[in-house]
Amino acid sequence: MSDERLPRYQRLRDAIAERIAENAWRAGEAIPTEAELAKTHKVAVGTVRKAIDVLVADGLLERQQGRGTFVRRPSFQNSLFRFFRHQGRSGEQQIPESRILERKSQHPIPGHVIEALKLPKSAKAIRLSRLRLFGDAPFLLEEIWLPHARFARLLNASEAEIGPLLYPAYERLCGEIIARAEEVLMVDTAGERDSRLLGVAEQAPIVRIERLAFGFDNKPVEWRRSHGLATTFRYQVEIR
Amino acid sequence: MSDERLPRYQRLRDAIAERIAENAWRAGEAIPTEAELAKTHKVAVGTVRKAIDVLVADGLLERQQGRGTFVRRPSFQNSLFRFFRHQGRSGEQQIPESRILERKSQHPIPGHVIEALKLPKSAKAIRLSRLRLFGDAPFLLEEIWLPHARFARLLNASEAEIGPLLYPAYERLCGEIIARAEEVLMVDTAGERDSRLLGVAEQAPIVRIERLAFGFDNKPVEWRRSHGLATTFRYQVEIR
DNA sequence: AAGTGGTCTAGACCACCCC
DNA sequence: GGGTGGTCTAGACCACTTT
Repeated sequence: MSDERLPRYQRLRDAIAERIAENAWRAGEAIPTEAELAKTHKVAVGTVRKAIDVLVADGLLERQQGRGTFVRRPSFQNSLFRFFRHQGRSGEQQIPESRILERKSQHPIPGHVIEALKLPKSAKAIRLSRLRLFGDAPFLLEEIWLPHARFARLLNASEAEIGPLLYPAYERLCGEIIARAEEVLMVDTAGERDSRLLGVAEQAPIVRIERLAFGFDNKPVEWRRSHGLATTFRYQVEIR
Repeated sequence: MSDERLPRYQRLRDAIAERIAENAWRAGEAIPTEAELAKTHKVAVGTVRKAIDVLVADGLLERQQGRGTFVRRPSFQNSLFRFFRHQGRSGEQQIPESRILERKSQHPIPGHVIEALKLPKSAKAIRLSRLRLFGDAPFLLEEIWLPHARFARLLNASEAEIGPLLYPAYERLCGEIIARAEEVLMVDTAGERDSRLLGVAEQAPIVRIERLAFGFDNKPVEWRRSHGLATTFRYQVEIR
């Protein structure tokens, strides 16, 4: 598959990345040891280390001395989930309740979704609409789009099967793992629907978050637009 | 100087970084060859390469096959500009104008700044206040705190010397390089000062961004609070 | 004690740059 | 052709985790 003229460690890096992309080595699990990889690929251990170095830098793998090298499970608890002030000032995070308002296959699909997910124009897509609450207090209204082909089983699952977090449900029900995401944040004003469901005045400031999530194969998998209560909004990132 | 128990490549990395910091090897110039460094430091070439690998990843050095390894000339575009996350409408990032409103040494320092920068209570700090504009349109008001000891030269430099971007100025004038940052975003309402300088109504929604920036030694170096115009605000992140 | 990744060595040959 | 960094090898020993 890989170009014969490339350095061995790059070909090995591609080979490992491919195994991860096709889910042969699953997130959270250890990949073969460096010695094994060296043997099966007929290279020196130093070359294996160099290949793994690159994948660690890219965030696909994680080393643990004495234990092994693991496929990194992107922790969205940490990064995507620290939005709101409700949860304690430091580490502890409670998962908010989730109420699915709509869930159906839809066609045609809005142009910006087709574009973001790189779908053919004729494709079908699933549209989810979801409200998230702490106790009785709604704080986030989400509109989620998924390619029908890969997520069909989501339409038949019960709301209990899906649970309060979607990404684990994608993995459990559809075998799709989210590896990374890009988000854009902006401030907007509440429309009629926002006002009604989030319980704020129309024209009140809200936060709009648009997210495009990717799989390990680097293809877009989910597009999401969330409207959040501005008053309790808090977003935390690390920049490198 | 360096801890005897640390791995050799780390001690070597520190030694090289020190030569650069004290300007013994100047920006744009080549450092000694890998073979020479191996000889003078009595280590194998592989160990030298590993030390240099780290410094290249950190952005202090740059390799050029067949020519040598060079001290990186501080580059506006790549290194520090990535922290600027507020995009113009178009999506491309142009450098906004910068107008420094205040610049002085201050004591005492607010508690949250002392805490964030981990300063002793008796320490002095520099406080900068800055307005950023596109053309004549202000969009961001910043309050910046720096440890006096390491940034004293910033007080005497002319505004032209500092230029439109602070992080390159830190590097140029004070030898301090910013490696990463943590940011927290929230929505707030404009106070009197925000209203006057940003040209919005009082109580209008604004975005508040608090940033703590770290050096390569992983110690906090700068604390910054920015107030941004909510209407044109856009914040883009990649999450892994 | 056995197995894993982390450090380090000493050498080989290759690809590229410059004289 | 001589010097530079880039790739690769084969082995040694260390630090850490698990059994």
